[in-house]
Amino acid sequence: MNHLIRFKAFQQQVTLSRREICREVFTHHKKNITIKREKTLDKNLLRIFDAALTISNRKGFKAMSMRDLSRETGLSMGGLYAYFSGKEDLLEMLLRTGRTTIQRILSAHVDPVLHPVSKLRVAVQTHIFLSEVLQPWFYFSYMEARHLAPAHKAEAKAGELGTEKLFQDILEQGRSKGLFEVLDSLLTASVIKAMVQDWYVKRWKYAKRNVGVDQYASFVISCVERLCLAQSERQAHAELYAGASGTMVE
Amino acid sequence: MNHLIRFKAFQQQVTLSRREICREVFTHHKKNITIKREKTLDKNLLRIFDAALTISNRKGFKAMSMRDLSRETGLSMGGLYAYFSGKEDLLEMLLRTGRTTIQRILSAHVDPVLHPVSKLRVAVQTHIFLSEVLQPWFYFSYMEARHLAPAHKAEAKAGELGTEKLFQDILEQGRSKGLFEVLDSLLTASVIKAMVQDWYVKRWKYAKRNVGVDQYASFVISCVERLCLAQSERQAHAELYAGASGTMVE
DNA sequence: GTCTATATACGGATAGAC
DNA sequence: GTCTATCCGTATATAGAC
Repeated sequence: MNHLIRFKAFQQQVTLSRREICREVFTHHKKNITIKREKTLDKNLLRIFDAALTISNRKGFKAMSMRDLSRETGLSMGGLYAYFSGKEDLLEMLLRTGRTTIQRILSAHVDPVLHPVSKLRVAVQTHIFLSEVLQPWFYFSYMEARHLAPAHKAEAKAGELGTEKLFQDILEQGRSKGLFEVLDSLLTASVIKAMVQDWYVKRWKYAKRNVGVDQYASFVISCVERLCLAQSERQAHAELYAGASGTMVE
Repeated sequence: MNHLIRFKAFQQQVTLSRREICREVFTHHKKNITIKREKTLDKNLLRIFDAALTISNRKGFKAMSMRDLSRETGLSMGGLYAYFSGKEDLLEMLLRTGRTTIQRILSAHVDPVLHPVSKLRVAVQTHIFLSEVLQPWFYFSYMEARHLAPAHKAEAKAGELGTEKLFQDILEQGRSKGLFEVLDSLLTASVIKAMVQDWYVKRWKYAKRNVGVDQYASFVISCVERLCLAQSERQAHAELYAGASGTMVE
């Protein structure tokens, strides 16, 4: 059984969850939010997020002024402070929201898959596809997490190590069943993560080269399998990535 | 013949080149530098670089104020402007200097090696070792290049693509000789670069885990060879990385 | 709930003394 | 060549009108 799907199909499953994002924000930041009506809150919060990510990903969060944000959202400077208590609070809000959303969707896709070989593929593919759907969030998190206050930075690092642990666990599970051959599951998980991250960090590069997300995902999967699969398994799966550099069967 | 060395030996070869760095800066930025005496220039320029990298890598270049820089260097605010015309000029200076220095040293180590298999290993190892010696420069370049003005950003991107081309050329050279088996040399070069970069971008992670630079370099080399080497070559080299997760023969 | 106007601080850059 | 003192723009945040 092959759990891999194409990006288009994946996209249709996850784009809807924006409402859920707002609920998540509210539970963690209600003390700094003075807006009462839920409908107003949701609408403007999403505008603020969109605008903040757009501007920050262009010029950096620190360089984004409240005037920029006011102009881009259509809200006044004073009005913005009804949604967060200050820039630092906004930064934390954006990073926490991104982190929890990503983890939630990732788990939802990966957890149900049981066989280590499939699970590894699904984890890699879902991570890449998700980073495509939520590209601004991923890029922002990657670039701005280091500017958090120490306490919140620790949470961000824990999240980072968490997704790495996800890969590591799959590798060890597969190794114990004789499916994988890895020297060091922790370092292997690290390089898998590095390959996966390159997609959203260096997006300009792949755009320039006309490398699409389906192609990149299947390429990384082929690399990962070449790195991890035991000899016997590699031959069994060989035909799946042998010639197909651009496509992956559904 | 094995061209790989340990990090300690590598370090002794390259730490000296700080003077050369200053000469490089001067040729590109003399129009903005009012200092005449070479000795004063060199001494203070290096102080400024050290300080700017330290502060920026902690809080970001944008967040570093001239007052911060003044305090850290011991120079006055006014005095600083004898070495560069403004913050933007300083940013450009730091990035250009890092880029050219890195390329110079990388070429010096990689170019003399002719056999593709050795060349690939040396390229990977040198890149990782160099990023260890010049860690603040690499990290700064990685994080701040996006804040350059468009014209200079193009140069930075070109540099990035240049080192990737270095890997790609080695791969194609080796492929044409039947030493490597790679589906897509460009994408393979990309993921190699991603693995190499993880060392200096996520340094905190490896420090926490007590993974040293020799260990990381040899691990990445083993991954790269597993990804690239043709079946025949892989068996020939198997003993070099089979059990040794931490060391690489000199 | 959202706006305009403003308080207050901090930023980069420079003028002019030594 | 380097320092001190200062200019002036822009930043965040808030007070109070509507």
